Amino acid sequence: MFYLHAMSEKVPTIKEIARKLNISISTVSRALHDHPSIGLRTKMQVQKLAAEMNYEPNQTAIQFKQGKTFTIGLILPNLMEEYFSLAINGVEELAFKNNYNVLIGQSHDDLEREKKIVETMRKHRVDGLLVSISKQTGSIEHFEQLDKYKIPVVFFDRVPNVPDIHSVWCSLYYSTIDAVELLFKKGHQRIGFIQGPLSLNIKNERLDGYIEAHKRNKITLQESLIATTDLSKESTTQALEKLLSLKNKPTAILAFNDTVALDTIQYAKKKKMKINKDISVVSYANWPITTYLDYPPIASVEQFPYEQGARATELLFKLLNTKSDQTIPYENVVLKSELIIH
Amino acid sequence: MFYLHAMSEKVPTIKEIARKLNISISTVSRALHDHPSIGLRTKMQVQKLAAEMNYEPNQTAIQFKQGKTFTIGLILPNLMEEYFSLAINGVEELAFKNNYNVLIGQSHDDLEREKKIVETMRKHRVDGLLVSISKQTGSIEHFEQLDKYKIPVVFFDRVPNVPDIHSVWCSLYYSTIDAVELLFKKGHQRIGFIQGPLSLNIKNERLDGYIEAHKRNKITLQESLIATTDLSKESTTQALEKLLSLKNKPTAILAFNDTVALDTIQYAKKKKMKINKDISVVSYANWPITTYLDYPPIASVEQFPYEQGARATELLFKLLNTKSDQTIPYENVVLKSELIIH
DNA sequence: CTGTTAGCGCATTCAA
DNA sequence: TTGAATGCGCTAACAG
Repeated sequence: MFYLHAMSEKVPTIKEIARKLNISISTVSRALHDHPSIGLRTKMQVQKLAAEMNYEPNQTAIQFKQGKTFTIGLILPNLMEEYFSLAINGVEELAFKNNYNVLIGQSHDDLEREKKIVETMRKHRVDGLLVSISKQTGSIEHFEQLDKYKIPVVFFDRVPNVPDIHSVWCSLYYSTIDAVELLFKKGHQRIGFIQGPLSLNIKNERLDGYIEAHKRNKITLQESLIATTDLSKESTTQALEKLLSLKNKPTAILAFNDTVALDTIQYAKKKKMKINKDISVVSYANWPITTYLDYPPIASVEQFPYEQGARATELLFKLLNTKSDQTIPYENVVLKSELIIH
Repeated sequence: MFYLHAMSEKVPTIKEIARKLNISISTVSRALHDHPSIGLRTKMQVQKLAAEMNYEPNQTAIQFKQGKTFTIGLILPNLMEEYFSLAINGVEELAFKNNYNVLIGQSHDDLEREKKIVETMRKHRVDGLLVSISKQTGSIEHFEQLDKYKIPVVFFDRVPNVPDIHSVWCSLYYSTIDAVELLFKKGHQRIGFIQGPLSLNIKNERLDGYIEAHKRNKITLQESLIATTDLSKESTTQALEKLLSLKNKPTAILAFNDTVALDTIQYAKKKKMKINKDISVVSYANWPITTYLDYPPIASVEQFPYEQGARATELLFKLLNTKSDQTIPYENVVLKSELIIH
């Protein structure tokens, strides 16, 4: 049961402490901060009383005074994908340890919304920003603008393909090669590739790896084996229909992510195809849930979202702790993905 | 490419505007706020210059001055469950519209962590708090404490079972009755119930509904048909083993949630049981993903997490907009769940 | 309609 | 080692 606002005493300030002790507020302030030039006696006295009064510094005052909010903004496409939830965990964990708060915003893959979130966060004077950009994000002007306000930005996971930014991402190139080669080794010659929406600014490492694997294995790559989905079920179905109507049907599919993989598998089953016999699927992990399926993808590329979030936060803190007169070289951390065979 | 901090001019303040226009800062302040007693001419002048200078009020100053942060804290068990992500969307949407920010914290179902998050948020002077409590949360002292700081709290979804709180939750009672009766109608006589961890403070409406359905249909309830899981796969498996080793095995299972349902189905399949023949499963929705399964639960109880989040936020704003001298009656919004038959 | 002033809580510079 | 004084940017009470 709550106290009904009855005994709502005023929140204590250093001023009160000073008055009660008949000393100056600056002395109190110093005592509370273990300032070197302070008498041990006074210090103890102050700290004791402060504790008794349940004194707590007013963060908003400190924020105002210091021009820092001890808050970082985290902008993500969405929270629905377990993938991003894991990334948040990485961010939150580190922020928590450093006594920072995390302000969260979802762009829902909408550029206008992303811009608005950036504005809101800037106005809220976040100390720094972590961003995984929306699919629609072509230019990054709305982020560059933050430089004027000395708000550092670290991009992670979905990183814009432009120079001179700080970023943390997970390279999919080599794992994609591994994935495609795994399929080759299993005897597949025609591997369909369902790629995701083509954003202007995100590297298409899946495609690059797909191409390279063909090159390395001296297998002619047929453009007709590449289809595109906007990630909706309908679009994925269409892409798949296109691939399966080819004279030389693919016997395996490299799917953009687990969502696409599941839609693929579902569709294939509806068409009475035998999974892992008529068609095999390899994918990029965003759903740990695939273990519950009867026919999960035979392998997937793990992208370590938690790790990415943590590393990005680390980098951001590094930037935050850099004196503003120092020049900071742009740092781009590249993690390596791993092919997990199920 | 970023501007390399070169042209970092100072962020403009009303003071600058006042100086440039040779008027007082209060006039500027009023002009910017469309204060009634202000000359149209001056107002236009000020607003024009402010726009030119890209003036933006310093939020931290306003927060400090007003004693408000325009931020609400959102404490959840975790973000991993799609269920909670949906709830967040409901919160974020409304907060966004009201120009509020959302500070997020995950308790990971750990009481100590929940307490620490409450502290952090209090120190950060959030204006209000939305909470879905952890499984370990027995007493709510750490929330009651916030009353001293005039920080209103609205509990939602996982609501503590105590009087005199504001809350929004979704009643599972009637849908549970519906679910069990659906199974009865399909000819099942023995329905196992795998309940979740028994928290001291959360109502066990599933159990109540389960019992009531039996009563209404004059079917003797056997206690042996009730098992408990801590939600881990091992624990669910144990619970299921217990139920399936009964002389009178259940032919259907009411599972605590989709996770439990999936583990149940997986285990049953491993034991060569035919899903929907030897055993049927009904569950509480937390994973929209079940549509990808070959044998999803035959029905599930929808709890409208988005709606809950939105309503809780609405209620919180109502509290925030209440003058502190008014007494606020405790409000408990109860939504109704719905049985979705697949 | 506009200007002057005070003050929110704190850190910090300057004096003592 | 301590105190007095200043100011961060803004709002609002008060005075003209």
